[in-house]
Amino acid sequence: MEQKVTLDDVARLSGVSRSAASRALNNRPGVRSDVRERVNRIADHLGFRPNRAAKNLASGRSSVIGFVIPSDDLRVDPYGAAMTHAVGRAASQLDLGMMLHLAAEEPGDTVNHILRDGLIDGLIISSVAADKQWVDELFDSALPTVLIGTHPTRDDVLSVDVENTESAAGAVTHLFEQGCERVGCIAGPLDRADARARLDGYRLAHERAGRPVDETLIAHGRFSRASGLPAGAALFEQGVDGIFASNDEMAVGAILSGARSGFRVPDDVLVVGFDGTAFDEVIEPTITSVVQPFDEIGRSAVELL
Amino acid sequence: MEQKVTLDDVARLSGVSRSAASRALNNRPGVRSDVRERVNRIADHLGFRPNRAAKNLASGRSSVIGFVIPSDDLRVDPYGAAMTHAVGRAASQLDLGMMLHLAAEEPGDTVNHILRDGLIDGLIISSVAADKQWVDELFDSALPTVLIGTHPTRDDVLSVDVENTESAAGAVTHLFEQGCERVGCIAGPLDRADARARLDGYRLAHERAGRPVDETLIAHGRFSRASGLPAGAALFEQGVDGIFASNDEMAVGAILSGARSGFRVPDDVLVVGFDGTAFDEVIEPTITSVVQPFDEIGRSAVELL
DNA sequence: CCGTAACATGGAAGCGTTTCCAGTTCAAGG
DNA sequence: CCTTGAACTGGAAACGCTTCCATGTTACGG
Repeated sequence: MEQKVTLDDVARLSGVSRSAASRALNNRPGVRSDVRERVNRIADHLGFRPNRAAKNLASGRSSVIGFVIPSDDLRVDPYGAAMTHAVGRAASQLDLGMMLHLAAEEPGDTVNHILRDGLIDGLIISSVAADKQWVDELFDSALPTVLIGTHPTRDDVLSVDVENTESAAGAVTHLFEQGCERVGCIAGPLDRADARARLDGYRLAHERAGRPVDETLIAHGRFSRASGLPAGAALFEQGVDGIFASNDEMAVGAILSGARSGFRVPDDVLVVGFDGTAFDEVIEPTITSVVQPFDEIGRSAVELL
Repeated sequence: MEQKVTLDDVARLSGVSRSAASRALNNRPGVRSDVRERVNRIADHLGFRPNRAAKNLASGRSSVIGFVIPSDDLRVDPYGAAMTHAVGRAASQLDLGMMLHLAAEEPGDTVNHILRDGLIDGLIISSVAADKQWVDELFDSALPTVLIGTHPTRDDVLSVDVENTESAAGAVTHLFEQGCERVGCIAGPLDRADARARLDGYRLAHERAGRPVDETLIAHGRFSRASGLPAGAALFEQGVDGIFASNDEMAVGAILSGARSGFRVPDDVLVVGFDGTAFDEVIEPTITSVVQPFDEIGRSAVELL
């Protein structure tokens, strides 16, 4: 009695045809309201679960979207987790399933293969070094696809993104306003558009404040917490009194590195990050952060499909 | 030419019947080898992608597994991300798809509903406060299900887990060996079996070392980084020279909190965590950590299905 | 050279839905 | 009381694949 309730059963017991039952259960017009109600009652009395596979096959739709994220982005950076979470939530609110695809480094074959097999109605690709070939292949496929982030070269793709440059500039300006004189920057990997944009923001803030950029105060990381340590150490050595990190994890890494030598945050050095993944709740200012509206981004992306 | 290649086309162009073509493509016996080869060649020359929905419907299998993780575990704790990542990877290595289900706080209806709809061959549930009702409902369903973590009450469920107590004890013992006299503990939420087990390990280590447990050195967190801050602050105030945190995030939080007042790690205080999520690469000892073999866990779980 | 078993083959029946289409019902207007 | 059309209804054809089964086919030993 658990598994084998088909639409036929429901229809028979309700004394109507399959077609009518189908219409009734899917809130489609063409059924008298008392019939509709009876069918529904019987259906969930029987514990009827429409078989997805059959539904997909017949209707051509699957109510499942795919979410692609580079393997490392999920493992190394809470940003990836937050984004995955947001998209998943958005999807389930719209009553959609979500298939998770980890994009490996290898060529597109795997990815491509997995993605196209028709189980999926649409695709969301998370911010990546989006010049990978497989990204373009996906965009050129028949699947509706939206990108979270910026595509470095194409502008014919649907995407949702945040204002990286302005936000970063704002963060750095904030440090100036707090009285920082020497503000260091931990940049992300410059093959990523968002990382570049945030570094631009750092420069922009200096320009606006009429201060020269001291290139020795720009350290480089890879958006991972670990990479924030040496970057932070380098900046502390340069004697900064403020640090703008291109993401929260590197900010954390920087502070962790400072903790080795006893730098006090925020007393000795002010640190701001980017993403808002440092803490899941409001914390006394240890790190300030530009927070990304993950939920909103996720929702927009899903709705765009 | 992109979407509409069906098995029929392949069969016709190969000059065989659908049945033969199907057998050929699925490496099933009953096809002469030259025929099999020809069919395969034609198939990928045509760019044939078998329609999953149809396949599912006809075969009753879907080659998709579900992964359930509490919403917050994914968002707040890299452990969740790491586990998701591991399971996803393991699945794709076995040529399986993975659907991600975020378990919300609300009652099982949503979850249950989503899970049962037949699109899934098996289910993996990640370590949770596993006494939730929906967990049991899932285990009692017809779906093969395995738990990552420990079920607090049942022992009739398939599960894969790590040795929490012993590992934690080892970590604390390590601190003793490094010369720590006052080792504090940041415990996780005690409604979770793993958190309890790790706290037990902390106690066990004291017992083995013949030292009394100072209950004032036990702080409580919720496995989140943010919750590690106040916990860490409390311990620093108590004057500890070693901290065992039940997971890496709280360890990070503790150090972050120490950085406010200039505590140096590891010079003033030694910190060990649990999970191995603090850094994605080897770092000079700032945090030591009991690392979980995520990949292995993921693989075992998937293979168990 | 025939009988027979082993294997290769194609036909056809599903799998559980949706959806098109023609037929039926029913109420209101003439 | 009959028309007319709107609203409902059930039959049946897809959807694209797997799989059972009854045929052909082949190759072997007798």
